[in-house]
Amino acid sequence: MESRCENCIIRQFNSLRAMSKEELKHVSDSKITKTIKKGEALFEEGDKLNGVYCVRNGISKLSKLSANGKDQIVKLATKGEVLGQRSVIAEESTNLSAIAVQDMEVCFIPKESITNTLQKNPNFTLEVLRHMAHDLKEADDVIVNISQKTVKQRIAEAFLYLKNNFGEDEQGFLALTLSREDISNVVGTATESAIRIISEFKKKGLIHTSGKKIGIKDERKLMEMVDGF
Amino acid sequence: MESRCENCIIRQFNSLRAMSKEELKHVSDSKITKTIKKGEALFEEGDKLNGVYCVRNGISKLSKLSANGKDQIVKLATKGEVLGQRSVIAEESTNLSAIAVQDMEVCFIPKESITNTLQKNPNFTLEVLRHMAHDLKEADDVIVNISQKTVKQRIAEAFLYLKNNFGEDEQGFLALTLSREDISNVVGTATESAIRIISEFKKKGLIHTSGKKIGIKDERKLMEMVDGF
DNA sequence: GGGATTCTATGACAATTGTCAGGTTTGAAA
DNA sequence: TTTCAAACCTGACAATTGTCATAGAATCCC
Repeated sequence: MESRCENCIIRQFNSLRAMSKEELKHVSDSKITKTIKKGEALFEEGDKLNGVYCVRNGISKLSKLSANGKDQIVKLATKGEVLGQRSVIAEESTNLSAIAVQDMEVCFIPKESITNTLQKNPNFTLEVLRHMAHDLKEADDVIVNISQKTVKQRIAEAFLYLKNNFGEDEQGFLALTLSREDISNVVGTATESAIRIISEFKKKGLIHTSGKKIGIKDERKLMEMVDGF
Repeated sequence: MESRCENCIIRQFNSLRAMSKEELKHVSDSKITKTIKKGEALFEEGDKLNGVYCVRNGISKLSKLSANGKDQIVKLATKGEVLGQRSVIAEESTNLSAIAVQDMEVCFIPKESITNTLQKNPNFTLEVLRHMAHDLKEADDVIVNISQKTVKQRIAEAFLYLKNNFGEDEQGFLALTLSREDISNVVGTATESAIRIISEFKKKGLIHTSGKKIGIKDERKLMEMVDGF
């Protein structure tokens, strides 16, 4: 495992690549590498964050608790993504919880390294800004999807999303296995509804399952379903 | 009407306040003031924007067309807000349409002034970043609300939002009058459903109406309803 | 002022989704 | 291996929401 940020490939995928050598050195000297087990939290809604987390490996769900006690998963973050940025930048406690859905390896970077660089290196700030602009656009898309598509369409879309973003294993199952509850929290529905629709998809031959694992059998039909056919 | 940005009070409410005198002068020299009538578009989904719009007066809805032909209103922007930033920063065509729901007065600022300043003035970039961080948080909240609350709750919440953000007129009606269709597009439901619930609220004495205008009568009950009582 | 058009309203019904109440399976720990 | 809790699944039913049809009210424009 590479322990110096300067040599870390992950960096290429996020805004840290816009840092100067000295800035990176400073980050590298102050960072702490952590291992997070599946089910453990990086941070929880309402926490005051003293830094950001750079994901080296594994996947985290970012979720928010609603008034009725259900979690809504807003985003799934993987290798290369930086978590907690929004909170550090706005100097507010975080509005989301980050919980590992797979074992993770992350680097914690104290906020001083970040805020200092934000004030001095416009390239870095601009890079962060671009990432946030992208996140905002995605959030807009989620809003439209959730409000205008049926649960069935959203679940179909979620499966395609999982395939495109996290890939499949050797046997053709989605590489990221989520519990039925997590799936329902991604699409914003009751767990029973999600399960029912998964069963229906299975009967129709759109997917196949083995335990929690789900594999896509008929991608085209799923895509048609998302578009309303 | 003040025509020099340097003297414009609106600026205090947005990221332009972080610009230097010279930068502001440049913006001021290149900006174009426009009047937009209610119902007209500032820009439409898919447009490539050559600059941003600083709202001096009036209100715009930011919406996105869904596959089934319905608009989803993602945000209502008013005095002081800068529209089109996301698109200019990410150098992509815009993902939202901006349509005036009231007559508007806006300043169009060519993107060169913005991108130049973004590259040179970290304070400005940071300020823009802070605003976008705030927008992102709000978007997260919208996602949770839409997916976890009933239509009734969302409509109650929308009325409270309209009161808190745009105020009331002398007779106690919400200062921003939206059509029933716009209301349904804010909360993400069918127009008929929105109308039905508005009627119900009226019968229960939570609101009163006069034509399209809506006034809040029992704010506490509305708040309770939002929280699920 | 009259006619056309758009917006608002309501009823009837169907489809979707949530809730509750059981079962069964799975998987991890003792 | 057994055991137990958690996760998954299904049925029955109720509540919510969407759709279609229609009619009245408001508004715009000539």
